[in-house]
Amino acid sequence: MPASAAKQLLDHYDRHARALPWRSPPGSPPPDPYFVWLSEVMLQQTTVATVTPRFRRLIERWPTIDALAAAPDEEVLMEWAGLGYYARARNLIACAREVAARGGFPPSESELRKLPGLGAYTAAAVAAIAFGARAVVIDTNVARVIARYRGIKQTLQESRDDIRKHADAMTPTDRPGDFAQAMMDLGATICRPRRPACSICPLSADCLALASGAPEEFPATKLKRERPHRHGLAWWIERDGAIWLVRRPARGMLGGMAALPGPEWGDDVPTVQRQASISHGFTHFTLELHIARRAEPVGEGWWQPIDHLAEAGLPTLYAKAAGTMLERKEVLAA
DNA sequence: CAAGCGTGGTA
DNA sequence: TTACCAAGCTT
Repeated sequence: MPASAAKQLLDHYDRHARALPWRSPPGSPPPDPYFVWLSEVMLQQTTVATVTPRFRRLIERWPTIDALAAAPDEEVLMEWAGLGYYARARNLIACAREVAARGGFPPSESELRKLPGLGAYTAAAVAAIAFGARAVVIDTNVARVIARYRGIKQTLQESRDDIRKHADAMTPTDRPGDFAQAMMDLGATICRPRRPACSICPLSADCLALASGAPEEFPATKLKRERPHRHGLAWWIERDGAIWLVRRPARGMLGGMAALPGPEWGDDVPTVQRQASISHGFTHFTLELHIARRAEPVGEGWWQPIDHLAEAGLPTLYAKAAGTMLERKEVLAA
C-alpha cells in the first residue's frame, strides 16, 4: 500500500468517524484505557449495535476498573447475560483484578497480550487506541480490506502471514489508534463482506479487487461444516411463585451462568413427559431443549422469584425456555 | 491449527 | 427459512 493510502484513510476517518461511547473524536487525546479494553472485549465477535447499550450499563455500574475488580463474580456474569461467549466475562473478571492489583494497564502490546482474554487483536488494539503505540491491529475487517486492496484471493487462513506483512507496512507511526479504527470502520460500513460500497470508498483508486471487477469475491471463504442437532432436558421446578435455578459448571457451554437444572445435553430425545420444547442455535450445533415439570429441587441452587426472573442473569437459551413456560401459564390462566 | 464457544441481524 | 457473519480467544 502506498504511504499516501494511510493518509487518505485518516482524512476520510476525520470526516466520517462514527461517534461511539468508548471512542474519543479523531485526533483528540486517547480515551480511558479501561473503556478501550472493556469495549474491545465486548466487541469480540459481537456487533456495535448489541454492545453499545450494554457498554453504557457496565460503565455506569462500574465506572472504574477498580470498581469492576471489586464486584462479585455473579454480579458481573449477570450483567453479561445475553451477550454470549461467556468465557469473555470470566476472563474480564480475572483481567480486571490483575490490572487493579498492579495499579493499571501495562502500556505495551507484549505485556497486554499476557492478560487473560487479550489475544493478538485486543492487545494490539488497546496498545494503539489507548496508548498510542504503533501496534499492528488486525481483525476480520482489516484482513478483508487488505485482501481486497492487495487483490489476495486466498482464504484468510491461507493468507494470514501475507496479510500481516501488508498491515505492518501500511500502519503509520502517527495516529496508529485512529488508523486502526479507520480500517475497522471502513470494513464495517463500506468494504463490507457482501455488496461493498466501492463508489464511496477512499481507497478505491488503487484497489486491486475492485479492478478485477468482482471485489466481493475477495477473500475466498471456506465452506462451513454442517451443524449437528442435539437434545437437552431442563426441569421447570416451581414453588410459591419461585423457580429453582442452578449455576452451570465454570467451564464449557454457558460456563458459570445461571440456568434451569437438567442433565448434560446429548444426541437422544429425552423420554420424560415434556411440557414444551424450544430450539436454539449455537455456533456449532443446534439444540432442542425439552422442558418438563418436576416437584422437588435438584442439585445446588436457589429459588428465584418469578417476578424477578429477568434479574437472574439467564443466558438466552434459558430465558427463552422460561418465557415459553410463563407464556403457557398465562394462557391457561386466561 | 482446527474446534469449541452465543447471540442477533440481515439478505 | 437457511446461511452468513460480527472490533476473537483458548486449548
